[in-house]
Amino acid sequence: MLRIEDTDPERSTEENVAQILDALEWLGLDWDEGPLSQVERAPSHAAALERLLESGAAYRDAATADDVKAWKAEHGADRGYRGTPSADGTGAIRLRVPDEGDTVVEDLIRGEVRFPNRSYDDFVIARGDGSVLYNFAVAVDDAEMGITEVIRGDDHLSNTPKQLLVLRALGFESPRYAHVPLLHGPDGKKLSKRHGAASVQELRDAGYLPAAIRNYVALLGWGPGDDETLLSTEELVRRFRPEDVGRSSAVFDEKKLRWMNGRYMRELPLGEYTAAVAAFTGREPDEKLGEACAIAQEKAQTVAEVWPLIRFIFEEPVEDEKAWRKIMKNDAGTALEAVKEALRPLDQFTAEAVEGVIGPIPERLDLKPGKVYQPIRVAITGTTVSPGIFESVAVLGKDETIARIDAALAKLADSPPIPD
RNA sequence: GCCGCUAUCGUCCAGGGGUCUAGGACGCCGGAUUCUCAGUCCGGAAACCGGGGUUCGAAUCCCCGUAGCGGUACCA
Repeated sequence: MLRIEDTDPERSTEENVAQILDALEWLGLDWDEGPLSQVERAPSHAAALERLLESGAAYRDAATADDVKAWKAEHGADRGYRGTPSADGTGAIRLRVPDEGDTVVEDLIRGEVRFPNRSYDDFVIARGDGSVLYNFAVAVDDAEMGITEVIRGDDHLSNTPKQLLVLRALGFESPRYAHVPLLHGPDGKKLSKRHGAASVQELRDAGYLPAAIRNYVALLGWGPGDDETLLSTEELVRRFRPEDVGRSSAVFDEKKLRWMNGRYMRELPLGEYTAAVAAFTGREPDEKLGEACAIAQEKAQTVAEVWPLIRFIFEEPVEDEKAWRKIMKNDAGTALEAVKEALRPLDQFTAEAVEGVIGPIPERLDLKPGKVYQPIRVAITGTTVSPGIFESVAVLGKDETIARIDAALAKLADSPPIPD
């Protein structure tokens, strides 16, 4: 059963839930749909509160934050606040915390963690108006929903004794806990919590594949024991054990995710690859897109990087004066003429055929290969970067390639090449 | 301040008393692949937070310190 705990207080519960479920679905993570815990779910909370008040396990206390501070100044900083029931029955509701002993959390990852009761305040479980607070609400909900395992961020470890105390006071059994280390950004700042789902959205927008994200994230705070890095989701599921999770927080390293994503991209069957690119760009996954993807697959690290590499097949060459000036000089015109003439008689316009006729040109003209290939690249794409030149020409097609070379030649005639 | 957690290359993960002259991955640097970029292949630099113990022996166990993080709300 999924319970969404860390939500963005700026948004409504519905928005939070929708965003998180959406992220989970995209990531391909299963969850059992069940009731979601909400602090607003008052009825059973009120009943539990009543029980606690009646048994004396909790009491109303009118003390303000300043009063608590003053109390501590008097009794010592390591001493938890102990209040006195207000005479008029007003004020926040506090749970009585024992003075002796420890509340121990049996954590699957951290082992036995002891918290001295005397240093915990009689903490507030409900406001003066009766609305309940988080540590009370989760504890009651866990019990009522029959939660048996709680896996959550490390930042809740020191909240756990409070929840345990509530559970105990109510006579409920406690779930088993596993507190996993938090994730930090490269800047060292916390990256999880309210940015958790937003981050998934960002990774999705950046063109990462769900499978790569699953693999990468699994390796944060956990290792398979041997030195395997690329693990299929099946393998992850088989080998992952919560008790093997490390205890220290990890820094999210996008460089490594990029590398890993590239590996997954290259291993994707062309059909799936094309579908991913289609979904990302909002195009139809037709045959042309498939051909384009085929020549870009070895080069892109993310889905987002594919389109810039193949857009020249679908759109006019981009305007890039810098690239033009860098490449279109000296013998570029001569080379382009030769290429055009070599291409013209071709019937079978495949990458192999194109290579067959263009390949010998550098030697014939006594030019370095780059002096021939780069002008072609700039002529058909407008840029100096593209998939392999023979493949690019082949997929663009004979007529379009020649038309673009002609256009380049015309522009060259207007503004003659600058010699080095 | 108090309570708690954590501490191995820049980053992630191994190693949990001798096999550690500390292993793998990303990144970085160098070389190769003489069409760009990317990819791929080969090579290299790079770490046990500090101090005390325990022990024949400590990266590994204990203590102290330091640092980082979390909690300390009538937030979640």
